[in-house]
Amino acid sequence: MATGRNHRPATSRSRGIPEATVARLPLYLRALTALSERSVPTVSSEELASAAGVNSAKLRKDFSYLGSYGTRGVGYDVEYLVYQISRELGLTQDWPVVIVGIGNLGAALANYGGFASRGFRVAALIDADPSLAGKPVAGIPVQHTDELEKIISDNGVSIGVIATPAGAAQQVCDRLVAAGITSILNFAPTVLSVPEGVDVRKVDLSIELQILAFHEQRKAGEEPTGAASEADTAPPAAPPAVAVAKRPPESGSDGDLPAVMPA
Amino acid sequence: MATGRNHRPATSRSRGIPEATVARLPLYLRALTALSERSVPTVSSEELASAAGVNSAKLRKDFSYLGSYGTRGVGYDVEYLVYQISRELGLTQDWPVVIVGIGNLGAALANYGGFASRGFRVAALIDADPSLAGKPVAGIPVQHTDELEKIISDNGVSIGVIATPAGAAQQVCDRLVAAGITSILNFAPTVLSVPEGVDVRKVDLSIELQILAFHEQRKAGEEPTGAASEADTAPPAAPPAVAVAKRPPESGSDGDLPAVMPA
DNA sequence: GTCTGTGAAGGAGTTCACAGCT
DNA sequence: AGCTGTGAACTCCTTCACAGAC
Repeated sequence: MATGRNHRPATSRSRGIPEATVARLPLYLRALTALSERSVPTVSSEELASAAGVNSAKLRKDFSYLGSYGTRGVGYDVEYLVYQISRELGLTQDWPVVIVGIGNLGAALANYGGFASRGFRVAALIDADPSLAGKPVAGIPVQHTDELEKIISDNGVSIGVIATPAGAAQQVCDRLVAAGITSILNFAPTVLSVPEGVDVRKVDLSIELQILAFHEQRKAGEEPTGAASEADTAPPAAPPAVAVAKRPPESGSDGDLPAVMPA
Repeated sequence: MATGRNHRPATSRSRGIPEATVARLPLYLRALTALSERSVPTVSSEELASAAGVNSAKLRKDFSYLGSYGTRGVGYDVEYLVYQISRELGLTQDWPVVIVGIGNLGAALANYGGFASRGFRVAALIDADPSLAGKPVAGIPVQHTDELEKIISDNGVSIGVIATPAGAAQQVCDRLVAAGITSILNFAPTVLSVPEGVDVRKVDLSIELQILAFHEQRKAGEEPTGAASEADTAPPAAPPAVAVAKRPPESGSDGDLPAVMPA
């Protein structure tokens, strides 16, 4: 999963919904929406689970945290569940969102159909490049960073998306938070530090690939050759302390940006 | 985290590295690379942990799975750790990657600097739109979907990135798998079904926002007003079975695409 | 004295398996 | 008979706290 976690330690006594369950609700919602469009009236936990890519026990347990909206011997009413999950996720209200950093990625996000169809509305696009100002992207004119605070308070925005290069992210984050934003979706490959009470979720494209590479590597070393590479079994058990790096230290600047700032 | 999990049930007896640890290795690697560029020779678990956004106990435990490369009383040698983690993740080798679907998102991915700086190399960009064929994106000419199988086998590609609209994703996935791809990073909002042995990781933009909205909603209903909205406390405890949806069923097609296919 | 490495305790999430309702 | 709802077992992950190496 492409996700950085960052949330209250779940210590609060609240008899709330487990994080893992919350993270799956959007999956269920998507599957249910598809069923709804096909006018399917009810689903069993088995059917819905397979459409959402989970197993049915998990799904039933998840729904039990929401209050158990099914009927034994029958299944779940599709429309009713769509409503309940939407409400639980807060999607029955309108969430204005600002996107900061309108490079390729920012533009992709602005064009993303999945936002509008849920409760999200792109309230503004913001970029530091003055030459972008006024240009429409996905039908919305880009505004300059100078306007950031005004845009946020005028529109009552509480969710911000950061799609800037890594170097600008913390600074943008600070301004968003100061302006009143309390939830941030961060696409820049940086760890953002935020005050208590602000939620950050992270999507990091290269991390996901690295995780895939890890598993891919394992596959390669499994069946085919008996000749395991030196890396496969146990690491050089001796803790070498002052050891030297065996590899050219990957010099050259990292250039670790998500998409591009307009050149 | 924006991540769909999908991996072998971890039942295999292997004394392997826990998934949760693998998912953090890229974070450590990023922080270490930054230290390396500043020529910092060693770090303590505390310092590195805070740079990576985790706590130090977790970090030490994680490293203990790799074989404990630190020195008590001192810390970790930065260069050496960079090497060990890179090796563990399989980044000391070259991973050719194809990106299918060159809309805004595909273009953003092609331009993404974080790939090249790790072991990844964009071997080809593929799109179904003939009018895109030959046009360079991020310096790489887009090729037509017809070439997909040939590209993959010619370049020995084992990792594919799907950035097409949802409707095309499963079909593209099937072709990728048939052509020999064994790891897929999926940006399309669909559950892909793949045969045993193929890894899929999912990044879903709208899911992340929905999770934020959930928490945002909670915040709103916490301190400020004592007047809790009807949604806040317990759900309508009665399991209404045949209940009617209380909300207009969000009609209108979902339009659930990630970025755009070239119009 | 400092900081790592790691057993042991604790907590979160998943799966099992069956009781209970329709 | 069929399918949900859920305690209980189990597995995975995190945190604690301190022994051990420098």
